[in-house]
Amino acid sequence: MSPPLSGETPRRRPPGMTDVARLAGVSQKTVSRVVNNERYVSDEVREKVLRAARELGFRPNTAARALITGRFRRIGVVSLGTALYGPASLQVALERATRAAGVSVTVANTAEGQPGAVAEAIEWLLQQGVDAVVISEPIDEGEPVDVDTDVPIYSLGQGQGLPEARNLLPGEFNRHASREAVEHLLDLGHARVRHLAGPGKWYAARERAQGWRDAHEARGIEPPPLLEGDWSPAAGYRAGLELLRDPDVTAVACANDDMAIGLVRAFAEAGRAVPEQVSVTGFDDIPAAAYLTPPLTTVRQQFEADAVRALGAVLRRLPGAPADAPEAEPRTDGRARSLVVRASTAPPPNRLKGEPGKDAR
Amino acid sequence: MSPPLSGETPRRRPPGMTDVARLAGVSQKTVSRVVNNERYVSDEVREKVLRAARELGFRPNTAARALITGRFRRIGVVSLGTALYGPASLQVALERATRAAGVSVTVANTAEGQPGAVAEAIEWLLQQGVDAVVISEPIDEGEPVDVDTDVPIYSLGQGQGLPEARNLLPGEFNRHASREAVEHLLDLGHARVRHLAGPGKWYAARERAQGWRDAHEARGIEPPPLLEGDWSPAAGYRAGLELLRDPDVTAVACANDDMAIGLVRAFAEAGRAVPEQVSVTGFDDIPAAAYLTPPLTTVRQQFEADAVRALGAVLRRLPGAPADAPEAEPRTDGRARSLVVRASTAPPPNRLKGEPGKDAR
DNA sequence: GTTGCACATGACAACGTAGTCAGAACCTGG
DNA sequence: CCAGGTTCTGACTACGTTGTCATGTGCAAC
Repeated sequence: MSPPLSGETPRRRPPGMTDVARLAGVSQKTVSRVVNNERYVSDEVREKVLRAARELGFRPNTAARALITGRFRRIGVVSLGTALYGPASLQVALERATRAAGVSVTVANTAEGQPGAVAEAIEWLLQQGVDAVVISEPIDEGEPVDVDTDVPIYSLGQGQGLPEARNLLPGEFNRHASREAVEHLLDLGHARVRHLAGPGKWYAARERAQGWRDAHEARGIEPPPLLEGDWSPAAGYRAGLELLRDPDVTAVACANDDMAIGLVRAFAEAGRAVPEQVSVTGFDDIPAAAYLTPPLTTVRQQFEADAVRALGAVLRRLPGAPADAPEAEPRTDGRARSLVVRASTAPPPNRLKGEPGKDAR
Repeated sequence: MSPPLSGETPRRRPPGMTDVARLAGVSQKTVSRVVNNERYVSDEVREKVLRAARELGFRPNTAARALITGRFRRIGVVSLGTALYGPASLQVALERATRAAGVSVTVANTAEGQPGAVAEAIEWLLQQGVDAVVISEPIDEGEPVDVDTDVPIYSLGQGQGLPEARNLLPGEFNRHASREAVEHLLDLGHARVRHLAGPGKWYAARERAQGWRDAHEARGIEPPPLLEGDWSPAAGYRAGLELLRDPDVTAVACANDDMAIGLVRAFAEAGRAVPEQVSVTGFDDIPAAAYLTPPLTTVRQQFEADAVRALGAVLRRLPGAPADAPEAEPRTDGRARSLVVRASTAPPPNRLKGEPGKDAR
């Protein structure tokens, strides 16, 4: 059969287990058993039921099932409603991992910048009926998320005022990877590295900024002033204009690739060549990063792996878990190397020949 | 109250209308009326009920509601599971427009490249219970989508074997905008324009290719051979290498910005300057487009507006529409100008001075 | 004072499924 | 042969809500 003739058809009642049961000559309960793959159904009956179900185009009614079981086999994902590469990748990865487990995903984007937008999005999801909520890009709205519900709320990163156990991803990755990028620059011989951070309310932005501080402090260097942008290329461009006024800047670590793009552009327009005069790093490794002019040194993220690992924890707790399940999952160390060195970084201009710092490690 | 102590709590039964009714001293049916904003409830009772509901933290059970009404107030969106800027933007816009109407969105990403993946995703959504399905990026899998259901299936673009009425967006936009970009190049004096298309199975890619052909044919020019990529910068780079072997190439129109980035890179590495020796256009106007080297001439898409308009049609038909509702909605002409001219396009190298073609129109 | 209608509320059934329990059919071992 | 289990099946009910219908109340028109 194909789609119906018109959009406004009365839409007849879809077949239910009762219809299948009648056709197969068994009880509704038996159909239920077959559909749910329960034990104690003879192969013969199972076959008969499946045939009947196929013939009628039967699809179990999830509403009825959810009503009686009290569980929806659906999770809610709160996303920030941007088409940013990182969040978008994460969301796709989340859906994949989830569907594989027979769980569906309902998304809710937060209204940008609105205070309480996250709580609002969570409330919306709870009203839709979900077994768990995952906050995809945790941000700090000032007050902790506080919703009256028994539905577990998780966060893909630190913060949100949730108990630590609800943090599905180690914050260390951002911090450590960011530090690694900065150390790469310091190793090249740069005296200090400027940092163009993401919005301060994003925990991911804070962690990357902290990694940048770590790198300096580990060498006893006072970190220079921090710049902040909103992840956009435009913000990177503005930050670039700002930095151009300081002739001493030789290296900038950006909190994402998009801002790095804008920043590089500002330098290019001003005739400050990258990487000859100024080195720039990004974060994310967007697909275009390798093809920019110059190709961008950046940090690769592992969204797919992160999502799978994170969701493992969520899904395991859905069905009414064994309570003594192995709480401590592998949690990959978060310190895996992931810096991708390309052509946007080089030794600073004044140290001309030789490769100082290369042996500094 | 805050989240519960532990993830594995027994999760007590959430309050229902019966509980609210008991507390408010009315019947359960009256609670239902208040919750659904029905007429014929005295202000006094309404107040009492709302207070009780608030006190108990009552949230209506959508499963029970869906069970009896047969409608879920939820739509399914089939997405291609890429973090591409276009699709990601569309998805965000869809969710926004939908939530504003009190309808939630469940996403299903197709398994890349698998035949029948779209039908599979639709089937999954139908099993979850949705009132309509929207295919976000229509592609041609060879055989038309054919699912046995009364749930309406729409497509954000031509194709998919669905009846024309199910096409929510005019294909003209892609075709016309692409033509416009090519005409811009021809007007600059380029003799012919190469085209780096998206995958042939994407209808959007076909439409953009057609627009490119249109532009040539309108001037009686035989369009040169078509190149095809997979939307990725890497594909653009490979196409660039290919084109480098032809010294006569002076202009390339790419079907999206990412491929344009890769292509520009290939030319840059080979010393063929953009735009001095070769002009390049993109499509989408990703945020980074204005900050690339050189800034990219491209076509701006209006995802938000498209999504709102498209969903208007879907949502209007959900509740059991008036049947004689104004079927013909504005359908903005799809020919709105949207070319954003930046620095990646210029007259061809051999015609040095003067600006030929500028008056060709 | 009765009729009629708008307003306000509640009792009851129904939606399609899964849980509970009972019972039938069939074994196995004594 | 029966006791006691395992396998298989169905009748009945509950889940939390909305739809239907009945009932009651107040007020205006006759």
